[in-house]
Amino acid sequence: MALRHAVLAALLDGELSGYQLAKAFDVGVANFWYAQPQQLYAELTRLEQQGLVAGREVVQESRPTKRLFHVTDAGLAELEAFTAASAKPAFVRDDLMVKVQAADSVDTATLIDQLTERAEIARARIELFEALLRRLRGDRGEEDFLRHGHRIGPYLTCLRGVAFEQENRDWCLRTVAVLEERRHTRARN
Amino acid sequence: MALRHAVLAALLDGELSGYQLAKAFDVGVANFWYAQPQQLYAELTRLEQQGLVAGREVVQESRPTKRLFHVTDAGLAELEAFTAASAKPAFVRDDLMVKVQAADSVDTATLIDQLTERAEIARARIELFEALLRRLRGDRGEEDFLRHGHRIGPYLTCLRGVAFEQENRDWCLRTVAVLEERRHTRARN
DNA sequence: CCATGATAGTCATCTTTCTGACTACTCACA
DNA sequence: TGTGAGTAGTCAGAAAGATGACTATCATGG
Repeated sequence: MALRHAVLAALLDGELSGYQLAKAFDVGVANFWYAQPQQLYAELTRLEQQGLVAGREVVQESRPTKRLFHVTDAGLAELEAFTAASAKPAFVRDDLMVKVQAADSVDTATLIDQLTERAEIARARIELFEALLRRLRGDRGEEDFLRHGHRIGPYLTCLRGVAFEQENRDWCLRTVAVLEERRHTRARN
Repeated sequence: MALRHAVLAALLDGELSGYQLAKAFDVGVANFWYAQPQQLYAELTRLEQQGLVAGREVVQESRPTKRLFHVTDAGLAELEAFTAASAKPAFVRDDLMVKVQAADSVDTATLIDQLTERAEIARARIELFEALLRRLRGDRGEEDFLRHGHRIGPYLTCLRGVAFEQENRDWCLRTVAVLEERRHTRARN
C-alpha cells in the first residue's frame, strides 16, 4: 500500500483534481511512481473515505465539474508515520534489462532498436525534468533555492529523475555500441 | 507476466534449482528484477507445465534432493518473442523517494537517517556488483571481454546495476547534505 | 544432545496493480 | 454537422505480485 502515500505526497503541492493528479503522475511524480488514472481515482476515493484527504466540488462553466482534493491533518500524520517506517530498498523492474540479460540468446537487431528507442525516450524525459527544475527554482540558482526555497521535496526527487535518466541513456547507448561492434566482428569471421 | 521472462533469462546462465535461482535473484538479477523465493518456485512450476523449462531431479547425499531447470527450445522462442514485443518504459518505485517528495512536511531527522542507511546499502551493492563483474570477465579487461567474451548479457545488466547504485548513493548523500544545511540554517533563525 | 543455519521446497491466500470498456460535456475545425 | 481532442470521472474484473506458515534433511558448534 504505497500508491496511497505517493498520492498524498503529490497532493502536498496543492489542491488537485483526479485528472490533474493523473497529469502530475505523468511528469514529476513519474520519477518515483507510476500509475494509471483509474488507479488514482480509486485511491482518492479510498483516501477520502479514510479521512486522509478531503475534496470539494468545483463547478466550472464550459467544463465538467471537478473535485479538488487536499491532504487533511490525518493525512499528514499518515505520511509522517509512513516516513518513520522502514522503507524496503528500491527496486527497478525493467523489461528491457531482462532482454539485455538474454542478449546472447536473442536477436541483436531487435535489441539494438529497442535500446535506441529507449535512449531517445530518456533524452526526452531529461529535457522534461530539466524544464520542471527550472520552473520549480524560478530565477534562483540551484544552490540558493535548495538552501532557502520552500517545497524542495519535488525538486530533490526531480534531480534524481534527471540523474536516473541520464544514466539510463548513457547505458543504452553504450550497450548499443557494444552489441554493434560484436555484430560486425562476428560478421567478419 | 514478466517475472516469467526474468526467470527464463536468469536460467540462460545454466541449470539452476529453485533455491539457486532465488540466490541469483538476490544478486545479479536484483539489478532488474526482484522476487521472493516462493514466487520463483511457483513460476518454475508454471514454466515447466508450459514446456518452457525442463527440470531433472538430482539426488544428493548429505543434502535434500533438488530439481535443476534449464530453458527449452520453446523457452528460447518465448524469450525471442518477448524481446521482439515492445517494452514499456522502466519505472522506479521507491518508498524513499515518496518520503523525500514530502520532505517539506515530514520529520527531517528520520529522513536523514533513512537516506544515510540507503546510501550505505547502495555502497554495499556497488561492491557486490563490482565483484560480480570481475568474476564474469575473469582475467580479461572490460573492453576485451565485451568485444570477444561470450555471455555478455549478465555483464551489461550488471554494469547498469553499478551505475544505478552509484547514482543512488550520490543522490542520497547530496540530499542529506541539503537537508542538514537547511536544518542548521533554520536553527539559527 | 540440542539449537542454529543452510539447503530445498510447498501451499494457500491476500493485496496490489493493471486493463478495458464505459459516460458526459465542451471546444475547435473543417 | 459531425469528428476529434481535451477535460473529468466511473466500474468491474483480471493479472501479477507479496506474505505467512509450513515440512524436511544435514552439518556445525557448543
